[in-house]
Amino acid sequence: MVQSCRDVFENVMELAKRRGFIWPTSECYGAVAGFIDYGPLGAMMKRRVENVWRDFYVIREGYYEIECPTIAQEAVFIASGHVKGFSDKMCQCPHCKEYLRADHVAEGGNIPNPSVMKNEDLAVAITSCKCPACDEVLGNVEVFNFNLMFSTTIGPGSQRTGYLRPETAQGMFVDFSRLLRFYRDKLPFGAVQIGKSYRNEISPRQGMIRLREFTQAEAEIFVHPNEKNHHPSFKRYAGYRMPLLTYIQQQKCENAVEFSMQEAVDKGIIANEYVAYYVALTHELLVTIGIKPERLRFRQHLPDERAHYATDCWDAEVFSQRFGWVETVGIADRTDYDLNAHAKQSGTPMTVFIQYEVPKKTKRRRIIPNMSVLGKQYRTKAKAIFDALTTATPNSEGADIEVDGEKIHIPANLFEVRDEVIDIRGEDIVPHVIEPSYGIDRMCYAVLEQAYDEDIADGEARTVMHLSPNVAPVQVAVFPLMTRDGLDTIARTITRTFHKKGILAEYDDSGAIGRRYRRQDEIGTPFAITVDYDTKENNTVTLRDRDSMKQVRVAIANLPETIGALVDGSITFTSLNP
RNA sequence: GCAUCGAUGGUCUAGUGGUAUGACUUAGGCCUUCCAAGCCUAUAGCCCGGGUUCAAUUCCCGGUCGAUGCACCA
Repeated sequence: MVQSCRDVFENVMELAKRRGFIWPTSECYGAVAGFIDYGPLGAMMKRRVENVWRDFYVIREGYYEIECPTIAQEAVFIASGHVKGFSDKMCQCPHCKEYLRADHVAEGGNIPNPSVMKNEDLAVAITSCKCPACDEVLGNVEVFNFNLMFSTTIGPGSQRTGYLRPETAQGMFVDFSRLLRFYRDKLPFGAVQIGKSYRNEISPRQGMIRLREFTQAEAEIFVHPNEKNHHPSFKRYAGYRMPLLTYIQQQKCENAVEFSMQEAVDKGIIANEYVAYYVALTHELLVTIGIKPERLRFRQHLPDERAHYATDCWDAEVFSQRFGWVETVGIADRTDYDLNAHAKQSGTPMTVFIQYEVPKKTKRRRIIPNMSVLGKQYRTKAKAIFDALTTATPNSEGADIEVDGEKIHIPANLFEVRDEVIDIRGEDIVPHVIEPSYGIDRMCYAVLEQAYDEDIADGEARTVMHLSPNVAPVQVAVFPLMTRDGLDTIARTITRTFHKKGILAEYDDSGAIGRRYRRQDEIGTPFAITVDYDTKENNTVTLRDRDSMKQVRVAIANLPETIGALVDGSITFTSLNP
């Protein structure tokens, strides 16, 4: 491997820009920080990454995809906590004009609990604090909330406040009742969503890593709280091993230790089977799209680092040569936080009725007042007396109750005490939610950075993207060795055959054959087919492997099947005996 | 958001108070029987706004974007 004196980030972003993977947005007007455009190859690659994700979550796990609006009404985010909790208390230093976190300033001035103070009180409290930037005493400042959500109005006349969603997750929560019906009232079930989310970052940096508009792929898996240690398919990953960096190791500054998922759950390192299952699934998914296992680790959130809703959270972090360990996937146990919050805010119960295997017999005492007598006797008080009686503890004489501070004796003949045994057939429970949340853009960046390589081919430097065939934008290139003697016609026919099979093949007859190979190497096309003079003799072509640059002859008739199998990974190039 | 530095064809770059160098790429042609060969031709550029000046890509100011540091990053 030849190391350039330039940073991999610069090399890969230059290539991405030049070849149409990633562009600065609306460049003709000047780009805007925090937004990017995916060019033709980038959009195709991103779609393929999303489709690998769908293979895992939708097809294999059976969690159907839904699609909700990117704008939602204010109530949704009041319930989710984002209106209140997704903002920072800020102020501006009147001397140096620096924007400061007001609560941080207060902490520096030893003011207790600044985060729970009202803005006005906090403003008063920090008047005597010094600006950490210019060291002047702040004096009178205004404390305001900077909310990371983009806000807008719905309809004319600004009647309703709307927000661009800061995560796709809330869609699955607000649709909970519909989803529950769809899955025929049974736990566990899951729903997923791939889509745009928006956060008005104060200072987005680092290219594709921190965007103001980004694509998330999130799964919300609803599970019985007592069943979190019984994932139905846990066996699949029980023996799956990977390095885990627990919060305890982080506190001791120790390195990650390898565990199997079974061990991790047994030893209480990962909270439950569900979280462990998706930690392992995520590992497999990321490796499938081309992340090298040695540049992948799972890090547990520190207790004070977790979001307001999570009890346990593991981040899949991918190592970037430029940015270090980058959080790419978060797998959180959100408990019943979200469903409770939406149930409370909306007034719609978000529970599942769980039937007992055997109905529970329960003794119950019911007090049935004789209202035909009590009603006439107490008139307007009758309703309150009825309510009080049902919870009273009567004796043989009758019941003593209290209504509006007045003690009333109800004789025993005015009500009936009925002791009965009833069947309790089940209970309403609020499911817990396991949430794997993927940052698609970060995955795409990691894939690009790790694929980038410069090697030496036949004494010449070669730039090659070692993209995994399942995410490479163009799957196969087709070249005629010469643009004559009918070779080009054969090559075009082969290209069309691929297209009919849904394989993205690119025909190219421009320039020397070597140049054409290199062009495809640079955009990560894994395979190239060349039609040569032997083709006319025996109907075979050469199939060239991008990484090894080796070739093997394949019959034209077998091409779509062979390429299809190579792309989906069911065979390898080496198995063709090059 | 503050500070420092930067911005020249698609990419990388030279250079300048009088409209710009070279390479690669791309397109067309010649040649060529498997890894960026050669030859001819063509296309294409001084980030945006204001100021100073006869004249600004160049100097000054402001902005945008990018890199770095600080702050921020549920």
